[in-house]
Order: sequence, then C-alpha cells, then structure tokens
Amino acid sequence: MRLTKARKACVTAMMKDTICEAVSSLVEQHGASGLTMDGLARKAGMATGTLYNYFRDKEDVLHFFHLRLVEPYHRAIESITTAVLPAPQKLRQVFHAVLEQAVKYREIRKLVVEMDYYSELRKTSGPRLLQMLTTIFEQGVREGSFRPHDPSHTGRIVRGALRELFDLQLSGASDKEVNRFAGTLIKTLLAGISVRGGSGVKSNKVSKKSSSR
Amino acid sequence: MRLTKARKACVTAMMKDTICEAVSSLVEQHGASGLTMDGLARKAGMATGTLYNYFRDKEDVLHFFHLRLVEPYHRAIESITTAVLPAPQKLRQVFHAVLEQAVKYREIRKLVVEMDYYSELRKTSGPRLLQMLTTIFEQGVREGSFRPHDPSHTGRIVRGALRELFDLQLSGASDKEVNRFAGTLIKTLLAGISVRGGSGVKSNKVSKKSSSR
Amino acid sequence: MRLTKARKACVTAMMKDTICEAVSSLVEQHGASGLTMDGLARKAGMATGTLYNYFRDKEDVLHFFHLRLVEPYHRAIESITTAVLPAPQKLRQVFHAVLEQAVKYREIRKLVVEMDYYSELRKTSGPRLLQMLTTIFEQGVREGSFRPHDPSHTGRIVRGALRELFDLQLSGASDKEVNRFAGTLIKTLLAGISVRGGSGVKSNKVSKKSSSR
Amino acid sequence: MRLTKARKACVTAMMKDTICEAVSSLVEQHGASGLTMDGLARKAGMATGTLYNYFRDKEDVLHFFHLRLVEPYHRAIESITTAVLPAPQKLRQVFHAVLEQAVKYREIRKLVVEMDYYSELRKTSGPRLLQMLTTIFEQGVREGSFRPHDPSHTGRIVRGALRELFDLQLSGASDKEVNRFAGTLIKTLLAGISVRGGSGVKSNKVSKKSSSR
DNA sequence: TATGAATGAGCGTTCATTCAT
DNA sequence: GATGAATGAACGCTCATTCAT
Repeated sequence: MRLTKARKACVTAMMKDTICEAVSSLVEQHGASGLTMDGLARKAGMATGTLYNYFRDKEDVLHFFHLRLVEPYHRAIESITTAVLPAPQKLRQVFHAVLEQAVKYREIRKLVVEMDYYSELRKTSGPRLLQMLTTIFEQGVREGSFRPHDPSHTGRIVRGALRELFDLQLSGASDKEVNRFAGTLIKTLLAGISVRGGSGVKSNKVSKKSSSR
Repeated sequence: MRLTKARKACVTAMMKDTICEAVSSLVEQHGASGLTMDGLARKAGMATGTLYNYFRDKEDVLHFFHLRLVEPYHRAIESITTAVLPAPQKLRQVFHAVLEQAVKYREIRKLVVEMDYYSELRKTSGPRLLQMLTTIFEQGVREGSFRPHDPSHTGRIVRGALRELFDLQLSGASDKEVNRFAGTLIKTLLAGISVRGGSGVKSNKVSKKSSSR
Repeated sequence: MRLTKARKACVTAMMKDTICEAVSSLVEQHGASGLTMDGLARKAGMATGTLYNYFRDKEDVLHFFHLRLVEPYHRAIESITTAVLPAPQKLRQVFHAVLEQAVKYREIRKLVVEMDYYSELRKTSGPRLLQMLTTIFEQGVREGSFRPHDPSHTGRIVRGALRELFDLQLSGASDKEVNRFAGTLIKTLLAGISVRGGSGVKSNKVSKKSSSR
Repeated sequence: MRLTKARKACVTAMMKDTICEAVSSLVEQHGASGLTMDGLARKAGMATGTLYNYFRDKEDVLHFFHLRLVEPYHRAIESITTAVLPAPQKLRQVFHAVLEQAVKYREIRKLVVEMDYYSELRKTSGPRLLQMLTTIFEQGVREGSFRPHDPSHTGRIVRGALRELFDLQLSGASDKEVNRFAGTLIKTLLAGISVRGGSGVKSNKVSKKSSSR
C-alpha cells in the first residue's frame, strides 16, 4: 500500500515533468503569451482535461513552471548567502553559481526571461532574490570590506545586472562572452564599493576554476 | 491643397494623441493585459472602428504608445550622448535626465515597466538604449578616464540599473529614495571604472541642482 | 439625433425578440437544460458574440425570457387584484385572465412550466404571484364573504392549482378540458371557503363571456 | 450457488444505498445541478468507475434516487388508496401520511422539490400520484359523499396543493405551520366537494394525534 | 469487481477585427 | 472619415464516461 502511494507520487511527478517540458517547448516557440491549455495538452501528448488532474488552473501551471526554472538559482544563491564567507567571495560565488546554472540549462535560460515578463510571477521571485543579494552587501559593509552605503541599492544593481546577463545569453552570446560580461561586472562592482586598499580587488576572474570554491 | 494635407496630418496626430492618453489611463488602471480595443475606443471617446483608421492593429497601437513613452528618454539620452563632454559627465547627465523625466511623468513610469513586460516591444527600444550607453563608455575608455574594458558590458550594467530604477519608482518609492539609488549607482559605477587618481569621483550627487548642466 | 436613439432602441428590442423566439423554440425542442449559447445564436441566425451585445450572460437571457413569458400573467392578475371588486369576483377573473392568456399563447405555455423548473427563476416570480393571490383572500375574509382562515394558505392552494392548470394544458389537453378544470377548481374553492348562504357559489362558469368583465 | 447470487444482490443493494445517501448529502449541500459523478463517488467513498457498475449513467442514478425518495410517499398513499375506507377519511389519511413522512425526513424534503425541478424525473412519478389521488375522489363521488364532479380535477388540485406543501416546508416553515396549511387545505377541500349535510366536515385537524388512524 | 487517471466534446465567454451605413 | 453592431475563432475550464490495471 505504501508502495502504491509512492508510485503514485512518482507518476504524478513525471507527469508534471512532461507538462513542464511541453510548456518549455511552447514558450520557446511562441512566447509566454502564446501558451494555451489546449496547445499545451497536445504538445504534452495528453487530453486537455488531464492537465487539470495535475494543476488547478493555467496560473498554477505557470507558477509551477516558473518555480521549477528559478528555484535552482534561488537555492544556489541562498546557500551562498548563508555560508560563512567574506562578502566579496560571496559575490563572486553568486556569479559563479549563476553562470554554472545558466550554462548547464542553456536552452531554458530563454524561458526565465520570457516568464519574467509574464503576469505576476516576478512579483514573488524578484523580491526574494533582491533580499538575498542585499544581505550580502549588508555583510560586506558590516565587515568593513565594502564602504558604507545602502545595501539594497547595490543589491538592485546586481539584480539588474543578472537580468542583463540572461538577456545577453538569450541574445545568443557564447558562454565565453557571457563569462566575460560577468567578469567585467564583478570587477567593476568590487572596485566600486570596496574600501581602498581593502581585500576586494585581488582577483576578478569569474570562472569554474576560480579558487573561490 | 497643401494646407489641407497639413491639416489632415495634424488632425491625425491629434487623434493619435487622444488615443495614447486613453491607453495610458487604461493601462494604469487595469494593467497592460486589461487593455481591449473596445475599452480603448470608449475611453478615447470614439467608435471602435475609428481606431483602425489610425492604427493598423492592436499591436500597432501598443508599439506607438510604447515609443511615445520611451521616446523622451531616448531623445534626452541621445542628445547627451552626442554632446561634447567628458564621458563621466555624460554618465551623470544621463542619470540626471532620466530622473528628471521620471519625476516629471511619475504616473507614466508604471506604464513603461508594464509595457516592457508586454509582447515584443522591448526588442526595439532595448538595443537602441544599450547602444547609446555603450557609446559613452567607449568614449570614456578612449579618453582615458575609464580604464580599459568592454564598453558594452558597462552599457548593459547601466541599462539593468535603469530598469531597477524604474522598478524602484514603480514600487512606490519616493523621489528622494529613487534619487538616492541613482546616487549610489553612479558613485559606485564611476568608482568602479575610473582610472585611479582620475576625475571620476568628485561629485556623486545626482539632482536637479547639480552643476552638470 | 433623437430619432436615431429611438431607432436604436427599437432595433435592440427586435433583436431581443428574435433571440427570445429562438430560446422558445430551443427550449421547446430540447428542454431548458439543453439550451446553449452557441445553439441559441445559431437558431437566432447570428454569431455567438452578438448575443452578448444584448444580454450580459446566459442567466440574463433566461431571466429576460422568463420575465417576458410570465409578465403578462402577473400584470393581468395584478390589475385584477388591485381593482375594486368583491373577492369572489376577483378570483373568477383571475382564472378567466389566466385562461385567456394560456389560450392565446398556447405554444408558449409549455415553456413557462419548463422554465419554472429551471434554476432560480421561480424564486422571484413565485412569491410575487403568491402575494397577489393571498391579497384577494385577505380581502374576502375582511369583507365577510370568505370564512375566516389564513389567506396565505388559500393563496398557496390557488398557486398550486394554477401550476396544475398549466401542466394540464402542457399535457395536450384541449382548451375546453382546461376550461372545465378551471371551472371545477373555482367552484370547489368558493364552495369551500365561502360563508354558508353567502354570494360565493352562484356561478361557477369561467369563460370569456362571464359577466365578470 | 443460489446463496452466492442472493449475496450478490444484497451487496448490490447496499452499494446503491450508499450511493443514494451520498447523492442526498450532495444535493442538499450544492443543489441538484452541483452533483457530479466524481463528487458523488468521493462522497460515497468509492472510485468514479465503480458507480457505473451499479448505474448505467448519471440519469440512472438520478432516476433511482428520485424513486427512492418518492417511493415512501407513493407507497403510503397507495396503501391508503386501496384500503377499505370512506373517501373523506382516505383524504385525511393521505395528508396525515404525507405530513408524517415530511416531518420524519425533514432534511430530505428539500431534495424532492429540488429533484422535481430537474430533468424529466417528474414525468414518471407525477402521473402515478395523480392517478392515486383521482381514485379517491372517484370513490367519493361513487359513494355519494362527494358531489358529482370530474375526479381528475380534484386529484390535480390536491397534487398541486401537495407541491405547495413541500414548497412551504422547503421555505423554512415550522412543522406546525405546515400542519396548519394542511389543515386549511383539507377543510377547504372537503367543504368544497362534500355533499351538503354529508359527513365531510366534522374534523379538519390533521395531526399525528388525529383519530383517523 | 474496483480503481481513478485519461479522455475530449462541449460549455460560457471574450475580443480583435470587419464592414454596411 | 466615423460608426458600432456583427463576427467567429479561440480561450480556460468542466465533467460524464471509458478502460487498462
């Protein structure tokens, strides 16, 4: 009996996966606004009604999909945020992690940006990201490695830059190009907020081989 | 005959104005997705069909409206870009101009962001803005006031920050708060890219009374 | 201009008529629950969307249709109720009027009964009818021609009987048969509630030639 | 083998009972139109498909349920009808029995009326009830206690009154109030059709304590 | 038999667009 | 050019019914 229950949960998860893939494919082709439940069902190879066995309504589908896309980023960033590290290191790691994810799921990148433009989804994920980034800058100021400033401001700057990073990747830029953008960004940022003579600007390379791990 | 033609053009322009105002009002009230051609016609005080005498279709309306909203910014920035000024000054002036516009048409700010999330509109205005910003950084590098780097990267950073600025204003922040964000942004940016000992970091106040005009 | 307005109102009324006829036809064929907006539009010879230019939603259509069917009855009964006449006469006239209507719009009779079974419609028209009937019995008791009793009870009896009358007609009975039922009904009723020796039971013929006009 | 068959029949009956109770509960909560096969299955604690092992389709469920609700009434009335009693006594007993049922299963009353308004169900139960009532009046006329008249007419009057009685109870009236209505009804009716000086109008109290049992 | 996920036709409603006036 | 009623495809969603397990 317990086995049956587990099996069911598993099947449900697989169906949600299938549906999410279909969403991904459709959004990629026709944009987020071109997504219809009928079209989604067809793409996922099931009847329209079946969708409603797994999602309450269209918004639920979108929400779930968005979460699934964005969650890895949030989780990665969150774990970095709460780690015990100097703030500049955290900043580097954030970019490192984002790039890693962005390269890994390259084809999905497009969707995050697409979805960000859709409905109210960003209203929940946006603030959370901002909060995490702000925390890092708060820490840096407290530790004295960043000069005094409003951390929410720099948090916003980074969030805006991350959006641009995705935009850049979405526009077809190579991984190397994206990597370079991240490098410039972090170098500029650290140079801009670090206390002079501080520890902030030694390394500005953001790559998988950086020592920051 | 020529006069008639001119009159016609003038009338057409006025109609477009009227329609745009109605769009503005409706989007502000019900969001971009709540805009219907019928509702627009009613708000503009004309028949539904009349809209189609001035715009090819709904997308055309949106496109035109977006342009009209964004144009002042682009124009202001463009004139700054092409002026004869040191790059850091240009950067300051850009923020100055943006803030001025944003305060002046405060109630319209919402719409730019709203519209940005809608359809493909940003595909045209985004690159143009990026181009202009990039130009400034190119100049700065050429002149030696900015240290060598890829100007399109810093251009992107600024574009992302501008988006955040609008987001901030949209979220209900006071003019002062927005102003402060701009201040932090430009200070950080200049500190981050200026050549050491350069002229970049003297003033970081961005306001209407700054001497940068 | 005023003429235009009047014309518009007239056209609107005609469209509503057309739609109502289509409703009538469809309900007759497939029952009230078999009515769909698409089917209605097709039957009425127009596009689906057109219906919504004249009615807010399906419920509105049904409500309007029901009103249109029931209104003549209510009006007729109401005018009798408020007239200056002895209560027994009023009762006779009520049946007279109902029969007259029922014969005149014979083909529509079916629908009233059908509609009565549909949704919440009867919730508004039922009480109104009951109220009017009750008033008559109140008057009769007050005047001393009916023996003392709760008039709402007799009101209910009559309402139930009227429903049966429609049912009878709906079942295919001839006008004569229906007329006879009404005769029995009023005779029995008057005999049952009149004060002995009162004026109630002289005539029990319900017909168009009764002197009650 | 025969035992197995019997057992099976028994199990089937029990399942139908269970389902009927679920129908009752659901209709009471959400109205007849709010009944879905899925909801019914859940309420009855079984799978959707299982319903179809016991009922051909939804209409079948409804039909069966309606029958089950109405059957006690029909049976009670039928046994009275075929008993050896003077017609006026039978009439009184009919009301007595109906009230008894109506009070006993008060919460179910709603459903009979609800269901009556649904689909074609009344087409079968209505005529049967009418037939039984008519029989009583036939007898009364034959016996001379009722004056000569068409018994189907008085049958209809009673049927209409019974519907009103249920309506009254459904509208939230107290048992006492409903009882009073029944009293007025039978008193009026007997006064209306009894031969003068006959035995009809001695008692008009309809209650559980009436001597009419 | 029991299950319950899958089905898909069908529903009420919206709205960009057209066109006769 | 201005009108606004008419259009009808498309949408999100429901639910009676089926069928592989």
